[in-house]
Amino acid sequence: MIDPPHANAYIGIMAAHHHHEHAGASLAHAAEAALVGAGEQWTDMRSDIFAVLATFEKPASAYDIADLVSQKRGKRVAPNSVYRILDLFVTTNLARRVESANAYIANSHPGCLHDCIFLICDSCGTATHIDDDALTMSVRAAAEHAGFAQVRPVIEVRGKCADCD
Amino acid sequence: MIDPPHANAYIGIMAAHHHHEHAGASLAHAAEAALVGAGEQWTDMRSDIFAVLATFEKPASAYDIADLVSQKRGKRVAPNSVYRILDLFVTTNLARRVESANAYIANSHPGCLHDCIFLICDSCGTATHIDDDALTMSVRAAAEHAGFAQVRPVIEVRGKCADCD
DNA sequence: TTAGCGATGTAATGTTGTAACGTGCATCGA
DNA sequence: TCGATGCACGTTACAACATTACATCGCTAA
Repeated sequence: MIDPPHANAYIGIMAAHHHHEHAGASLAHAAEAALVGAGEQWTDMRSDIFAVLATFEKPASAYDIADLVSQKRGKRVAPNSVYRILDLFVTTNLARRVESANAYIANSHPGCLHDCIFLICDSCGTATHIDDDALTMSVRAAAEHAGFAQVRPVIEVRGKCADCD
Repeated sequence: MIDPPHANAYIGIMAAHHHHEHAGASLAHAAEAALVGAGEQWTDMRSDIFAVLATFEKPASAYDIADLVSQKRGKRVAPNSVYRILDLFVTTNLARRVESANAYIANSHPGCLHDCIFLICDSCGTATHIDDDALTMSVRAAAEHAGFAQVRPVIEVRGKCADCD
């Protein structure tokens, strides 16, 4: 049985945990540090793709990114290449895949490892995220209780954001 | 001939809530009742698609279903028709879409309205589900706290199931 | 009868994701 | 210096998933 630590869990959002929320150049720099720290290279291509990804407020598809990076470089970049690098970003925690949108979003605090909860607005498409470790740990616990191992929670909420409501 | 789907679905977490877990013909009848109760028709096509969907233990893609229904009817059924009916099933709670698998799964207790938590094994692909209303309500609460309305939680956990572990 | 409507069929197309294989380039030890 | 190795990235093709527009069929209410 699972004890119910999740009652009122949202009240505790971001209480115990201090983030460095990055933006712009600072975010790119943090991303570079994280990737290098993971033993990977920070190439021009990766830098461009991360930069483009980070400009989006909404989850961006690999094809969106491919188009913009192609413009930026004045040379076609195939979606394929973008996928490879996005996969790398996801495994190194520089970006997240938003499953319910088939799209990707930059992690605004790479280096911090969380199970994020994404809120995606069905009207305007913007995504925000919550980190609520009590809640995500409860989900992990429930899955492990059911015999699952190496769990990777996917917690997303579709709905209408405050602006579109 | 229909295998009992979800015969061993995990139902342990729910304490206050008693389910009727259906299987086989019983499930089909429950589905029919639910659809008719929603003011929709229970046609041969819908019946066939539901029957096929219910034979799967893993989330089934619209194309998987289209193939099997085509066989069963001896006539090609286009994916498009399958999507239409799956969408109907999802909106009437006869089936669920598994976002992280781009696939669908029959609801083994139509008529009961829940936010399901799906556990999907990355090795064998089987999906089980948990109903933990305390947990899903916490997720809803967190989203509403962030200003979201008309929320629809998507909670899925990828991992290795007990058999594949 | 016929106009309307809901369900399904048909065809085409759009979007997302992977596989297979090639090329260029940096590094490193012989 | 030379080849061997490994990695990043390019190119092509294709597989998988999803939607759009419009046609047809059968039922039923006017």
